[in-house]
Amino acid sequence: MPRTVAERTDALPALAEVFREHGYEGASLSIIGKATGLGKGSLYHFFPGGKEEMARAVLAEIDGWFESHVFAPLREDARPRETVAAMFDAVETYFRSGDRVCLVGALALGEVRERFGESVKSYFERWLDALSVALVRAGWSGTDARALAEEAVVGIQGAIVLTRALDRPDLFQHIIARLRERLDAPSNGEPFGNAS
Amino acid sequence: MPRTVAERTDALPALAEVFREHGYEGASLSIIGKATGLGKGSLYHFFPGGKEEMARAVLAEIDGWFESHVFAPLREDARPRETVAAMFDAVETYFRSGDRVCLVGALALGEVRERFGESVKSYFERWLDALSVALVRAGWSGTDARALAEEAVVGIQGAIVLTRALDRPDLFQHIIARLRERLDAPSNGEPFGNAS
DNA sequence: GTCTATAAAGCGATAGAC
DNA sequence: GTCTATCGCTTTATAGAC
Repeated sequence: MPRTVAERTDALPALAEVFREHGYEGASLSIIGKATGLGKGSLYHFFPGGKEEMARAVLAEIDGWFESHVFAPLREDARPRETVAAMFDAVETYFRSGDRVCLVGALALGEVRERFGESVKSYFERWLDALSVALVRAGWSGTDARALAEEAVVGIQGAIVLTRALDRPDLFQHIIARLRERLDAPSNGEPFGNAS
Repeated sequence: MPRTVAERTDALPALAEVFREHGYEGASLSIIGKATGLGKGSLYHFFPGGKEEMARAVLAEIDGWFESHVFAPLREDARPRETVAAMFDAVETYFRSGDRVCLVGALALGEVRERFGESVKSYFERWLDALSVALVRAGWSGTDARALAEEAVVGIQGAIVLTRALDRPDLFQHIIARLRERLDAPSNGEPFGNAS
């Protein structure tokens, strides 16, 4: 851990954890200062826009990570089954089996929708679109691919809520495992009833 | 709307909406005062424990509503398919097609887990247990009933997150409709792969 | 039971020394 | 780039009049 933070990028991981743990309103500058090891002077040097700019920087970092590690491969890679499997791997690792909150999802539920609404919306839209593309490439119909993509992202977000509520990481892994099976291959039969 | 609030119960609906919209930390006493029409004097008269007591009262009210309108019927009513259908009806109405946040779920994600953790845990445990009981009574195996109950509650919570993120109430209704089908009857075939 | 006034603390943000 | 001191404001909570 560097005593001196050379770039604001270096502060983003700790910053992200603070926002995840305390939410936007609950993340006070004193908590942020302790978590990052930075005084207010340094914080405002790196983030002249204050807390809101810090949150936007964190959101952008999270978005960039998912874009390059998850969304882009789903959209562009020619091996859809591998990238879907890699998506679930990434989700299990990233959210630490539901122990770590999805900040984007938390902001969607939370207090400050209109402030970060556009970023939140774009994140989930691109996730759904990219996953749909991969599923179509894997052989699902467009309609089924959409429905399954929604089911997967909904399942992941819901699993985080329930896992934290019940404090049961095994539940998270169980739900992810079930989603893996269901998205695996269209040849296993029609997914369910009328996917209108 | 009564000018004078006779009991603290009368203030709970407005109070609940404030906590849902702003979260626990974001719900300031001035916002609460405006929403309830009560001054600080009255608020502390009804809730000597301050904001935390207000939130606990709201949680207890929500819990009581679900317990009597949803959980108890699922557990005790002899017509499981009807009570499961009624649960989905209640969910669609109560959460206003995903426009209204589940406060219990939001607290689970949010800032103050250790403060309300026990209430949150109990709420979701009783929901899962009650739904499992009804599904077993409807003919599902114990294992499948558990898995489907988890899937339903996870789906509902995830649907709220995604619906608010994308601002698409139709998505909420679509997901609920799919869950309805899947929980409807075991005679429609095995639910999916290995529900271990 | 409701009000106003007020206390004490914490908040986000700024300024200026170094 | 980091620090301390400080500003102005809002916060939760209390006190006391009515």
